[in-house]
This record gives sequence, C-alpha cells and structure tokens, in this order.
Amino acid sequence: MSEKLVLIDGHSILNRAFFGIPDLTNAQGVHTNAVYGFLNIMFKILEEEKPQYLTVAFDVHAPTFRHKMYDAYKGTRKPMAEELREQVPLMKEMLRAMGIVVVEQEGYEADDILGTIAKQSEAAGLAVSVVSGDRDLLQLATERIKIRIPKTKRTGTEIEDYYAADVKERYQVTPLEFIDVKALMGDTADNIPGVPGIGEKTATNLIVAYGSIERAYEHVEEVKPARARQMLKEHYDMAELSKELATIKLDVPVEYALESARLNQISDLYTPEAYLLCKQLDLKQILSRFQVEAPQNQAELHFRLIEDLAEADGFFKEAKETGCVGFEIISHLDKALGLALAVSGEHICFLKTGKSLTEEYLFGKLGELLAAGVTGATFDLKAQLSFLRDEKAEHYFDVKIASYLLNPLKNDYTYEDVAKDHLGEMIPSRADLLGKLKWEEAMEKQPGDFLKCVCYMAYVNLKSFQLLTEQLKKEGMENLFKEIEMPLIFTLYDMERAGIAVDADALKAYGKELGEKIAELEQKIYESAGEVFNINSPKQLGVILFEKLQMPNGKKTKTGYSTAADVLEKLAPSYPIVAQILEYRQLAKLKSTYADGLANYIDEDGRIRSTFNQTITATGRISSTEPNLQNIPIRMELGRLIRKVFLPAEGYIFTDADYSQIELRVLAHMSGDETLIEAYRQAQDIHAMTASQVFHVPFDEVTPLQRRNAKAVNFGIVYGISSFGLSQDLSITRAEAEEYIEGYFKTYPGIKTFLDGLVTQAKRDGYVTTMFHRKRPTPELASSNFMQRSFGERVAMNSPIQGTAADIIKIAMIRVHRRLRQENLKSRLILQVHDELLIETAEEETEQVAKILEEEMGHAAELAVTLEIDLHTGKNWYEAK
DNA sequence: TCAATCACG
DNA sequence: ACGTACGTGATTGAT
Repeated sequence: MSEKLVLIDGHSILNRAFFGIPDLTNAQGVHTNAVYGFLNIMFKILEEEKPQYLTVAFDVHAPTFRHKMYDAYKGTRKPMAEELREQVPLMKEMLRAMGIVVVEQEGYEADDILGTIAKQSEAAGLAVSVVSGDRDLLQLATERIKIRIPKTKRTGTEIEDYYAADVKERYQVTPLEFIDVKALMGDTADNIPGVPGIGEKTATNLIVAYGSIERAYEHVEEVKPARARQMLKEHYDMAELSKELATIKLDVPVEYALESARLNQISDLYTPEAYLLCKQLDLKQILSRFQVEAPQNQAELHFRLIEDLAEADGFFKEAKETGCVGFEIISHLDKALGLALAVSGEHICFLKTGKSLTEEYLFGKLGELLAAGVTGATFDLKAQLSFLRDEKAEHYFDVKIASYLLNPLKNDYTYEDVAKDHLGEMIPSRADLLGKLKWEEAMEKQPGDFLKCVCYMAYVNLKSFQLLTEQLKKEGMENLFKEIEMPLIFTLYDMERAGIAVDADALKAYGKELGEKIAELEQKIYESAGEVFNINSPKQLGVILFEKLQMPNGKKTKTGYSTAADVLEKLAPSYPIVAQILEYRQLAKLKSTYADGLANYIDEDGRIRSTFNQTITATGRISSTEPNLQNIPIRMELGRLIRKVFLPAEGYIFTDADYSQIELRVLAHMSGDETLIEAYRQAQDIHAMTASQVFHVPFDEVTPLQRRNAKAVNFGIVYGISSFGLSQDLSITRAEAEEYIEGYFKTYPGIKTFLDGLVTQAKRDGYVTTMFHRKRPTPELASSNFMQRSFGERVAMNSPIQGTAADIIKIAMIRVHRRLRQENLKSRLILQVHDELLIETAEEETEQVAKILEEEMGHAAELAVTLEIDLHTGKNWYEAK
C-alpha cells in the first residue's frame, strides 16, 4: 500500500461549513460554525482515510495572476460575509495549534497550490485525496488523485468521491475536458465569463463531440444548434480566456516539503494548544474528541473495586482521618449497586454491594463518617437521599448545585464539565464510557468502564469541594449555598416523596368528556373547511385558513403562517371556524397535557410525584418536571376544573398560600422608591394605587380601564419594560405605551434609577445579583447584535427581581418545612408554584398550619414593605385557591 | 431534533 | 433601523 496525502482546500471547505451549519457562537459572541464544520469534515475524512500526510491550502488576499488577466474577476467578486471572514484567522490558528501544515502562496489561488502539490505527490508515488467544495477541482482527478466533495446535510456530512473515471461517468467528459466544459458554460460564482447562451447541456455535447474548445472552433461551421454556433464564433476569445482562468496551474513555485506534513496518527492533532483554543471557542463536540484521545488522568491508576469487608473497613478508617470525602451512590430502581468513594487523589474506590458489603453496612459507615464531621461532597444529593441516614445539610456539599450557582446558564451539569471548567482536567463523560447503558447493565457488561465512570464522579466531587467552596465565597454566594440551596434539597426531597393524590376516575371522566367535545368540534371544523385535515398541524391549518379560505394573513414565523392564539383571536369574530379552532385547541391541550398526560404519572398509591429541579433556571426559580405541576390550568374556568381532581388524603385538607405581588414588592424594596413603598403601606390595591398616582386621579375615581393599564405597566416594569411589549399587551400604539412608561417613571423616579443602575452594573460586571447574592451572568450585553443586547438589558432588569422572589420563597419553604417537623405536625408541604405553597393539612392542624405559613412566608425576608399572603383552604386544589 | 403552540408564575 | 415583553415544561407534527 502506498502512502496517502490528504489536501484540503481551506477557504472552500470553510465556506461550505459556514453555509451548511446553523449559526453558532461561543460565550463571547464569536461565530464558530464554520470552524466547527471544517473540523468535523476534516476529522471524518482523516478517520476514514488514515493518511500519512495532511496539508491545508488557503488563498492569499493578494491579487492572483487571474486578477491581472481579467479585471472583472476582481471587481465583481462578492464580499465575504463578516461572520465568515472573522473565522478565517481562527481556523488558521486552530490548524497551527494542531500542527497542521498550511500552505499559502502569494499570487496564486488555493486551487493552483493544491493542483501543484497533488501532481507532485502523485508523481512521487502517493495516493492523493483533494478535499474541496469546488467542482472546478474535478479537473485534477486521475486514477490516483481522488477529488472529495463534502456536503453538509442535516443528517451529517456526506462525501462525493471522484476519480477520473467517476468524472467521466458523471459528466461524460474526462477531467481535462471538464475544464473546457466549465469554460464554455461560465461560472458566475467564480466570475468565469463563459459563452453566452451555452449552458451545461450544450457545452457537454460540444466537448464530447470535439474534445476541446479549440477543436470545436476549428469545426465551428458544423456546430449545432445554430445559436451555439453563432455565439461560439462571436465569443471565441472569451471562451479561450475563460479556459485559461478555469485551468488550474500545476507548476506553481510552491514551497512545500512533504515531510513537514507528516501525520503519524490522528491523536497527534489533539495538542494542548488546540485543546485550549477549542475550549475558548466552546466547541463541545470537538472537545469530546480530545477527552477520548487525551492521555489518561493519573487518578485513574488508583481506581479500585472493593467487595471485601476488611478492605472496605480499611478504606473507611482512612476516610475518617480526612476533612472531606467525595462520594456517589450508584443505584438502580431503589436498589444500591454500591458506593463510589474518594478519600484522596490516591484512594478512590467503588464499594460494591453484595454478600460482604450490605447496604446497611455501606450507608451506616458513610453515616458515621458524616456524623464524625467529614463533609460528604457529592453530585446531586437529592437523588441519593433515600439511601442516606444523615439529614443535616451542613454535612454535605452538593457539587452540582455549587456549579449551578457559579454559572446558572448551562443546559446541564455533569461531573466532566466540572472537571473541565473548575479543575482544568479532561475526563471521559458517562456517555463516552458507557453510552446509554443503565448503571446495572454497565456494571455487568463493561465493568472496567463502569468502575472508571463512578470513580471519576467520586474523584471530581472530592477534588472540586475546596475549590468550589472558595469560589462560592469569592463570589459572595457561600451563604446562599449553605443557608438556602443545601437545606432546600431536603425540603424538595420530602415534597417529591410525598407527592399529591389525584382522583384517577374523575380525571378519566374529565378526559372522556373533553374527548367527546373535541370530536364534535372536529366535525364542525372539517365541515366549515370543506375538507378533513390535521387541525393540530399549524402548517396544514395555515394552508386551510390563509390559502383556501383566503383570510387576511397575519404572517409571522419563519416556516409559514402563524396560527398562534393572538393571531386567531383577531380573526375569530369574523370567521366561525376560527373560533371553533381556538376552542378545539384549548380542549386538545387540556386533554393531551392534563387529562391524559397526568394520568400516566399516577403511582400505585394514587399519588403523582413530580421532580423539583434546583439547577435549571437562570434566575434561581425551581422547575417541575415529569409531570410539571407548576402549570396546572387556572386562568380559564374549564381548565381550572382539573384542579378538582387534586385531593388531600383522608382526614386532610389543602391549605394554599400565595404571596401577593411578591415581585412588585421586591422591586419596591430593592429600588427603595419612596412613593412605591408608601403606596404599599397605604393601599390594599396596588394597581389601583399606581393608576391613581400615574394618571393623577383620586384613588376612588380610578376607572377599571385605568387600573388595567396600570397593572400591565407594573407587569411590564418587572419584565424589563419596552414600549413595544407594553403596546402589544394593551393593544395600544407604541407612542401611547411610551407615555405610560414615562408617566410611571415620573411617578416612581427611584425605580427608573434602580433599573438603569442594574443595566449599568450588568454592562460593567457582566452579571446582576439578587438580594441574597445569587448571580445571573448577562453575556448578551456584550453582543454587537441589537436584539441580543436589548434582551440582555431586560434580563438585567428582571433577574434580580424574579431571582430575589425565588430566594425568598425558598427561605420560606425551608422554614415552613422545618416548623412542620419541629412541631411534630402531620401536615406537609407538597407543592411550590413560584409564589405559592400548597400544604396537605391535617384537619386538626388547620389553624397551626395557617399560622406557620403566615409567619414563615410573611417574614422570610424583611423588606421595606410587608410580604402579604393570601391563604385559602379547601377539600381540593380548586377550592383552595 | 426542532419549531410551534400553550399551560403556569 | 433593527423586533421584544421575564421565567419555565409538555405535546404535537415535521424533518
């Protein structure tokens, strides 16, 4: 087998990647899609071909010989998109970092360099692959030079390969003749003029018949059709020029030493420099290649599997001498498979449950450790609490939550990311090691990788403990972490475990009723539309409404017509079918998401258990999933009825307490605006009060409309007001909205100052903070894009408010939970919906629970205004609101 | 896997 | 001049 050289047409592939891959930017707003796409194509080819040599050629931004030959060539060249241009130097830097030879030659294009090197290398006995997105390079194809044209598709990269024979098969001409075909056709993209009136078909026919432009011209009188004959006669000189332009030079005086392009193995490209650059650019998928290929972490040498009691004892003994252990309980369906434990950089093991090491033993020992004052650092404590005996938050350190507080913007939190971001170590992820295997399968089928994976988790937990503690301290979030987030884990765990009872039969009946109404509406809609179609498909619905029925289209969306509710509501009065569709949508939503959806989550004991996520939101709120119990209908009566199926246990009732306008009160406090604070001290109805103050009317004379408007402005302020948003919400003009806002700020100047200050602060520091020092980074403010920047400003205004409210209710939850336990009550906290707590209340404890809620929610934070709560009881959730 | 839609605070 | 309110999650259809 002869050796192989891969030659890459740099600009061409970068260009392909740029247009083939959706826009990607890193945290600094640097565009990276072209670099990313280029690397993907390159690695795919390298893995496929395993070449001994690799070289990339770029054009130089100097006039080439073609410019000198043909002026138009230069003048009409399209300017490169800025987002692409800025990636060219990045790409070169990346290639340099990987040690890949880059060739550029003054005065010549990449094509010519590639052609020259390809021919030279072929002559030297190498097999050559030329990678380009440009079909002009097909002229280089021979039996040993393969032209590879990658196509970036949705499904991945596909590559078309052309040896000389393939060119002939596809284009009917030889690679050399292909030049003449191209020259006749011309190429607007490449500014090759061609012969007017001759397209691909005629050009191919001519060259198949005569072999070249020159020979065709010699026989020009025989050329058919007549038009082609005429044009060829007239424009022969142009055709000749085109041919010269299209011909790739094979004798460029290129400085190129094959040996310098040697590539022993692909992993040679994974250099520390390249790693850093990828990290900087946030090219995750490329980085994952590094992880797989990177030299193994030294800690791995110490990973041990322990099944023996004496050995385990020794390990625990050692652990007792330290201040902190990293641990991770590995379980499958409520059964512990074992305990991964890291005591030091040299002592990391997986203690496997079995005959010798029982769950009692393992978690008893772990409990002893924690009780003795050794901090247990772990990743996602809540998921392991069912095995743990120690319920003291201060004995634990949740690495996942610490890493969330340090950057709440990530999509997910994994141990390998913590290692990368905070320890600067590259370690394999669970998916790298075990793919999609569940723990139990992995332990049996891939014991080696399994051990590695779980030990790495314990290792990262231990090793990041001190560092993350320091970082939290440095960022002022130590208190937030220790006093709020860590204790909250136990509260959420108990809420999850408790769940909420639902009446499965009533839910089913509700679903059935909806189903019948839906079927009726469906028929009516088909009748009105004159055909049967899928009403759930916005695409099909758009066609019916805006094409078939010719409704005035409210345009919108990138994929077609918008059929969103706000658009349809405008049409509903004039078209009965639209009103029917809106009703259908409402019912379908209720049935699929709530009636049928919730039924799927009912456990054996008739209760639904949601998961409360503590590391999802950017602002510090918690979220609820599988199922989401934070978005149960309430605004519309029909939907609200579903709350009747949520029931307290026998002998219990529901107590529901929600904060009254907590965000606006937080705003009053944080801004220190005296007028707003005073308004809260005086009035029950803050929106009416706002209306009175903003519109200068006596409180008693505020009209319902004025109140509604004031309420909308209050909401808008909290969201990071914009005149456009407010105008949309109130269906008024932007100018009117602006007047409202102006009036509002005139009335409450402290709020204006406060909000402006938040934006200034965010621009200066790159983040904003809540009252309890929770941070939200605002990278959008550094964007050069107006829209992104405006978004950043709204985020800067909203996050401290929403986040502080989230902090406050978290404090209240912890305290309510603690009080219920301390006072030995049977009642328990079961749901949180951002500003609302639901307590399953033992009937005889009703008074006490109300008192606890009033006290703990009301005094979770001491603000310049009081924290009021509305409290209701009932024998189902519907009644308790 | 993404986009559109809609449920909640 | 740009086009939007802030924060979530589930379902559906289309690719």
